[in-house]
Amino acid sequence: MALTTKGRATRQRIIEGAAAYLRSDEPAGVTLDDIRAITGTSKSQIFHYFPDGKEQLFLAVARHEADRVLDDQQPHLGALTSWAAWERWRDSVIARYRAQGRHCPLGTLMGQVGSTPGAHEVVSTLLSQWQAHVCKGIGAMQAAGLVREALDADRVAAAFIAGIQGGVQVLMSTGHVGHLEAVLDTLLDHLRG
Amino acid sequence: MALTTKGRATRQRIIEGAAAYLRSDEPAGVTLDDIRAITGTSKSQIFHYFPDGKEQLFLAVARHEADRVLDDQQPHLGALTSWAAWERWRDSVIARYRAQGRHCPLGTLMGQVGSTPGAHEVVSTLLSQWQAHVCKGIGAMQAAGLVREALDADRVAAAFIAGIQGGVQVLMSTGHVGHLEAVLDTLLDHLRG
DNA sequence: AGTTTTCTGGACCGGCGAGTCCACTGTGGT
DNA sequence: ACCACAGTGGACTCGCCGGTCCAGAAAACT
Repeated sequence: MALTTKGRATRQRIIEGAAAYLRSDEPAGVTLDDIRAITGTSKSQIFHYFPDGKEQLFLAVARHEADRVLDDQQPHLGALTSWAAWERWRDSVIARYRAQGRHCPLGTLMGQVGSTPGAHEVVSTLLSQWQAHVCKGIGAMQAAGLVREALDADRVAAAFIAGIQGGVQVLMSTGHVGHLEAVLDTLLDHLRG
Repeated sequence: MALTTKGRATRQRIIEGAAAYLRSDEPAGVTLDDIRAITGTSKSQIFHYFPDGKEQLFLAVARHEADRVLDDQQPHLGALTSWAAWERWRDSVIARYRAQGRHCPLGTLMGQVGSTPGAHEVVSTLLSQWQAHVCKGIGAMQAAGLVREALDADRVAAAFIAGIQGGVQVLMSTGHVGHLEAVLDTLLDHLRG
């Protein structure tokens, strides 16, 4: 499929419009017609740019949102080299999800695309990148003598990832950020030893 | 609605059949017709016993499954009074979710019923009961002098709940239990101080 | 037995939503 | 100017699925 300048713009407009829609207004089920209306396009355009239909489009949106997740934690996530930096990161994570509230764009997307290989790939990629950043941060703290060497950096990084995921999930179910704060603070305490 | 003995049996058969179906074979979308086929009932029976339709039925199944979640952790969860008991509990949680694999009955249900008040109530109830058990266990350990008093029991219990949720979520996305093990072990380490 | 209420089967309806099709319009190259 | 192909609009198809309806079987009650 050869895209012209105009074509690329339209394709991008569809993805970003869909993403914005999900962020603002999470409906349980998102239909192609919703996206069509929001982005001011027609059915044929959607299938023109995403020949494989719904799944392909949703995966594109999911990848777009996955990038946002990590971007929103920068620059903190990329430089976890002091306790202050960890605190700032903690705050940015909580702020991000507090703002997002009960809407979870990625969650909705995954709910719709379900358990296709593509969906797993998007999630796995996101989580492993995320974990790698945290792990690197722990390593940096150990190198600086701020965290004890005995700690298994990768294991604790995995715990952070799981904790954040769970905290966010509880936030979406109950509307409270308490669990997310609790798990982050507890794990930070553990790092401090 | 007055139910006869036969009626109660049928109603129960529908709930348990649906639950078993979800446990064994998680399809992305569960339809009333699936349940009808699985349980050997007819459309009219479903609406006879669940006049409000899909949502009411799914919530009933969800409550049924939520009970199972806590039951499956017993008797360990109810008596977290020694390190050995905590280890057994840890193992039972991991075993349960390892066996469940990528299928999450509750997750599927919640995905379908979406964000109705009833769905939130089921999840909130489950999580708060779960957390209360863990919190009580931490309290018992503190009373026995096995865990330092300075620890905020409720906060750490919240961290456990969030961690388990996240670990299970990662398990469902990637198929690996590593994150669940990591977060449980890390938090247990933290308890040990 | 007779009557009332519950239980069951299954045909039917109506809407929704993914995906198709075709005619038409732009746009970029030669 | 022309032409080939990308871009666009929107009507249409078709299957799925939640929900309705009614007629008949089976209990329960008196």
